[in-house]
Amino acid sequence: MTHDRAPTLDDVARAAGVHKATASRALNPATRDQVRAETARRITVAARRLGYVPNTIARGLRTSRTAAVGVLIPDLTNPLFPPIVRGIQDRLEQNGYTALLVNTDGDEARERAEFAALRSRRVEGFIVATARRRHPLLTEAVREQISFVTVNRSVELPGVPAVVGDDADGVTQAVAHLRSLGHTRIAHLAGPQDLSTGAVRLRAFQHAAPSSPVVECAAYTEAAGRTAAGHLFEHFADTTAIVAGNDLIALGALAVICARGRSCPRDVSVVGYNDMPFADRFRPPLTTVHVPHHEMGAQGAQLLLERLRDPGSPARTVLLPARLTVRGSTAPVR
Amino acid sequence: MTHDRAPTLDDVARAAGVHKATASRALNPATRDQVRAETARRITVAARRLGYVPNTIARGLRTSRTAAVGVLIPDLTNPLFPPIVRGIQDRLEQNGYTALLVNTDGDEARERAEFAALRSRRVEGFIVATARRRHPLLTEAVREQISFVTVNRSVELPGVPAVVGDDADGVTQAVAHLRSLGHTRIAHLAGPQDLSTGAVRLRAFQHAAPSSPVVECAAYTEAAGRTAAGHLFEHFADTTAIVAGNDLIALGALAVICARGRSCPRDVSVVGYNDMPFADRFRPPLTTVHVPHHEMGAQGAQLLLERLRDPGSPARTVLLPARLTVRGSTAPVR
DNA sequence: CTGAAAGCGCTTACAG
DNA sequence: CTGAAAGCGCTTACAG
Repeated sequence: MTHDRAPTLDDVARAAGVHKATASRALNPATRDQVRAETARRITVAARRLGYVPNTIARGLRTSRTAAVGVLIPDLTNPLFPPIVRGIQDRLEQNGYTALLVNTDGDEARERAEFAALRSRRVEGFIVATARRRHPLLTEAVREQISFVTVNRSVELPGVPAVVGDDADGVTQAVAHLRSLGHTRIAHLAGPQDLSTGAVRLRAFQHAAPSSPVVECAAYTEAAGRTAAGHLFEHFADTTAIVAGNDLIALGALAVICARGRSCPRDVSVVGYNDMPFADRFRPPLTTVHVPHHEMGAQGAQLLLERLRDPGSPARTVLLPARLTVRGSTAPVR
Repeated sequence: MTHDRAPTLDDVARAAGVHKATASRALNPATRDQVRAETARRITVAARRLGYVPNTIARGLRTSRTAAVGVLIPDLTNPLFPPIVRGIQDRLEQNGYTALLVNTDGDEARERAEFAALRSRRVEGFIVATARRRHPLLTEAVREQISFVTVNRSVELPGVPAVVGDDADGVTQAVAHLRSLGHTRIAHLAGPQDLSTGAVRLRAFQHAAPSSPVVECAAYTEAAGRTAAGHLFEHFADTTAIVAGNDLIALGALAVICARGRSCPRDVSVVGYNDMPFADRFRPPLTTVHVPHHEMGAQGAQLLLERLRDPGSPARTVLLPARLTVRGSTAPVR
């Protein structure tokens, strides 16, 4: 990166008139007290003067501790993930760790390739936001004793730490809210059932509103929400309220309601899920279940860090509270 | 990460009955033809059987090529940056590189610390989305011949490659659009003037609408936009159109317009800048200048990659086209 | 308290 | 075409 080779520990040692082993000890806070204070000071000064930057790569090779973890997400441009990633980064950084972030776009082959690339960079563990309920790659990872935790979604595998939102409670709150507004014809636009969030939210909906219409969306996207909402209104035209699998699906539903010449919340109320950024600025402002995404990321990082420190510790699952946030997309039934 | 030590090149070599140097050559596509085809095959099979994953760290130490670059952004949860980062990641990945992403939160000390940490991880160069017009850290980086490019914003330093939007043209389009709607009392809520985007957009505005009101915002945030819009209406209550420094500032202006009992676009038209995700779903849907952020990131990565390949190549600046996107927040003057 | 030596897992000029 | 050796920049048990 620079023309004249970056200074090494040996350069510093020579400048301070000591052996590089001593320089190493002086510069590492954990071993600094093994060297005479005056010597240590001389070394520190020399290091600063030369602009010495320790080579983390070399240290990692020697100690096999890279202070890096891999983070798998579906797609950074999905508004759900930036706050989660930020939470991960913040907590990791507090502990001197770095995140290596990759997008899988929901593509299994791509995920495998990225996973291998991250392993070749010797990350110490993984934070996985791409978990599916059945997940061959993660099954193998467990078998190979690779440290990882999942966030937002969980995998149906014992012994995997996870941080998830209390989706069952969130959906229950959403249904109760709609009921309190007088709605009785409530439908669910369910998320993909191969994801834990999709399955848990659907089950909670069925429990809260037995024998109500359900249409499954192919993905957590606006387009999928639009398709599903189309089907819903074809078969259940008298629906007055929708619990959407997430905010993007809700956006799709909103578009369909509008396209059919009806209005939200006057004719149909809609509740989203996640409280994505700027959901309060939408037209109409979206009533939705808030999930603490930054906290989710931070706790996920915390769990992994604990795992790395003590691989034998029991796998914890952290359930984060969901909170219904009432805005303009829900109103009393007419 | 696993209990039984991960297999090394030496393990593979032994399994295949060759020297590790030969195994190295066989497994590296660039040197594979230096070894007899049959031998190479045997080695490949052994590698796969053992589940060998090359140690990028060790390779990096030996070759001093880490295939990693540092990416500096203000804050990942600012909706401007995910598409830029995604563009960077995508292009980098195509070239076998990885991005190490850090947030600075606009804090200079933090930026310095992160920069040093990234250097200690021996990134080969930097993609900087945090550039200020005067930027001591970047000035030093130039002096130390560190490879870097800026994206979105530029630094007033010669020889630094940059990818920026055509902000002057974007603002010119915005003003022309408002003029065509009959507006004559047009104001600018300018971005921070220590950033190139803030300065360029302001200059273009002053050129397009000489002696029109301008209020500078302290930051590219909704809160700053609210404050600035408050000042604007205090002094220029008859303003009928606003060109906002960016979409977040526009959102602040919208809130103030509403709070003053007036309505957008009926009483005041507002044009944003950036076309942030979901700007079309806002109330009202935001007329704004679209900037190709994914492309911006991709080109930034491309520029850096070229720089790394040929450090002597001249510093290019790429100007990406801006395109006014008319939606619901602008209307004919009453 | 400090030094000398070994070694982390690779790659690559140098021999043969 | 393959092997033996050196070395990338560190850390750390082992001596002294």
